[in-house]
Amino acid sequence: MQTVADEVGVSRSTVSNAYSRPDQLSPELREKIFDAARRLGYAGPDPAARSLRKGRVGAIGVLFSATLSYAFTDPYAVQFLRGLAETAELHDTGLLLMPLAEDATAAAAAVQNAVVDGFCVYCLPDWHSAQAAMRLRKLPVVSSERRDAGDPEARFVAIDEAAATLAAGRYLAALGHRRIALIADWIVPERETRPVATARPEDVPYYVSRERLAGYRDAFAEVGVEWPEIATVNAAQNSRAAAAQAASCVLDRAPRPTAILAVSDMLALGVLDALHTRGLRPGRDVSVIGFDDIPDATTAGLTTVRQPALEKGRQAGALLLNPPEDLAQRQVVLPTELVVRASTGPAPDA
Amino acid sequence: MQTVADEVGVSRSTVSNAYSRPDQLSPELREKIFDAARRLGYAGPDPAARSLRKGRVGAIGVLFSATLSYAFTDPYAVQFLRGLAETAELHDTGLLLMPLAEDATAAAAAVQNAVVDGFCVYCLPDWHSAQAAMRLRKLPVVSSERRDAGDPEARFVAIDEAAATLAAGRYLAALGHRRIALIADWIVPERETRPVATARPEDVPYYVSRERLAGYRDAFAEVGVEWPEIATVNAAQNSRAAAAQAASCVLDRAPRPTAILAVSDMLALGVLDALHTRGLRPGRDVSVIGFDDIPDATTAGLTTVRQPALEKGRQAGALLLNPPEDLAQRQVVLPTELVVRASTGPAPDA
DNA sequence: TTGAAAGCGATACCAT
DNA sequence: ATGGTATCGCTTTCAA
Repeated sequence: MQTVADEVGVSRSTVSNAYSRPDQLSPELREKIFDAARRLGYAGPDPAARSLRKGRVGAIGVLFSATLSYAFTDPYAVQFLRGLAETAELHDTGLLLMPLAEDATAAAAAVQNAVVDGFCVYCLPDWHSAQAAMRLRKLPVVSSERRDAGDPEARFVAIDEAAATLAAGRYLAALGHRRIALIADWIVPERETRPVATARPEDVPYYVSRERLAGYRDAFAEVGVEWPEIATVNAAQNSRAAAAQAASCVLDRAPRPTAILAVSDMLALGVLDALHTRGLRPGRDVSVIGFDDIPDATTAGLTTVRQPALEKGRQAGALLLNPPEDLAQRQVVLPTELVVRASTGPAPDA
Repeated sequence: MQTVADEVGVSRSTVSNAYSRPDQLSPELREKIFDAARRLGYAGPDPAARSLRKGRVGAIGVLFSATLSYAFTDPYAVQFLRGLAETAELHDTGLLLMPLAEDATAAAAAVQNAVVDGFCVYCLPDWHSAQAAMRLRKLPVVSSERRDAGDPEARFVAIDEAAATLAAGRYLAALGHRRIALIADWIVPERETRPVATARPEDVPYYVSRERLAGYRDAFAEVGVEWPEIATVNAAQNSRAAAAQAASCVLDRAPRPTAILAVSDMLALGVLDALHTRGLRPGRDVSVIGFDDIPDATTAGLTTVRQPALEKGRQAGALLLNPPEDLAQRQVVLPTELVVRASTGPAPDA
């Protein structure tokens, strides 16, 4: 096969330089090489070969536990990804989306074979086989959860989940709410919508739900409402429909809770749907609180905990692509804020 | 450095086989090799090296002209990607998201350096520098638009855009509508929301808008409404807000159009917003029609053209990862359907 | 400014 | 069932 180097009568190094280090050769020669390349249909250095040689791929793997469509259905996720993409673009890096199959072996294989420079873990349950597979790769990993904080090498950009719901819970407790229901996804690993009375927060396998539930537990414990008195319902997934169904489990039996607390706005909106169906008034008959502060929360008048999704994504990207020397600075905790709207109010029986 | 092969006392080929062709060696030896690997912290074959050797990367590049967040804000896009991801997963392939920068050079470079087995083009204007860069790579490309239909090698999964809006336009014409306004993004390359009176459909640089506008032009020409009589407004982007602003351009001057036709549901919803603001009744005072049939269209009672987004994505993936032998079968045109809801009705002055 | 040669880390093919 | 060897296509170092 006729190579560009042969055609021009130079060495392969020189052709390589023409593409990657223009300052290393004369402009005329460079042009001559490009000419020949065009003639021969050579498109420039092969990215795979270049990756092997340079040890850099130009892509980071984004791990999802869910299907793509769930991931992108949640505006919070979209904002996070957008921030990540912004930073990635600055570093000439693409995002390799890796929706992980249910099949643990397949998921681990996907992680093992991913052609990436690092991983961004987002919404991945602790028990997932991909977690272990990632560690093996010895690539940098950044998490959007406060994970392995004990490990000084761990990188994350997180929020203080438990503190956020502690504050939200105290606010509700102060309003007099004592009959409480919590709705979360992955309280149990099964994807079923049903009450899961026995679980303690510590038993919840999914970090985010675990922490947020713990915050609520602590808040209500302060006013004498113990954990077993609080109804907990597992949502099959982080969707409005699942949450509406979950809400049914507690709304359709007496005594009805005076407040329903969801670990995400998507879930909280579903709770509002369930109230609406029953002619119940949010903030009057039943208070509802969410988490994230997605745009629809404003429209719906949903009280919620705001977290900086976009900024989380941006900083996650930076932690991966341009990590600070100081290890401590690789563990970022961003602030949250309780945003009170119309969906919460004094407990009706207070 | 101590290699796994050395440690076990076998050749590199055998180690390779242990990972990639388990049937080629005894289970005991395989276990011994994995043991040694674990001890030495070897994570298995390096994906970059393997890609180079095998000539397969296990990823396809998804090209966007827009930012990630716009792409994922549109439910139509999300469905398409979901279908693509479904097929990709079946073939152990990831999706490399490539939001292309405005900067033409950077975009071309991104395409040149992407470590992928093929490209899926989605929502990329014809003039974009990435188009040419892709051709150079000589990788398979699938488009979600009926592109280069003359080229027998071209692969696409599309709909007949013009036929779809021709049908929709005829439906409106039959309802008596004669004063028409069209709203589309990229009627002109500039991202500005403003009337663009002079453009003929043929001049529109973005394929999708061009075709859809042409279909509407033909429909109304049939009832004697010529193109110059039809108001066309460019939307800065495919968003509700931009469309609401675009609608203002035609709603706030007399005589008001009796029908506003948008090339996407996102835009059409924005038009409904604008009507709502002015106390105008959709389907009575002003008829509105969209395109895509996203879920919100149902809720909003929006008349629209349904296209099979999920299926488009699925088949696009198949065309890339498992192409049929027969070239003709690589050019798929899926059906569309006019879905009539409450946002359209007889022209008020008819 | 240019060239020669040594890998990057794996796999395919052919022997044994 | 296992090993030897060539090779994938490039970049890098060092020498000319």
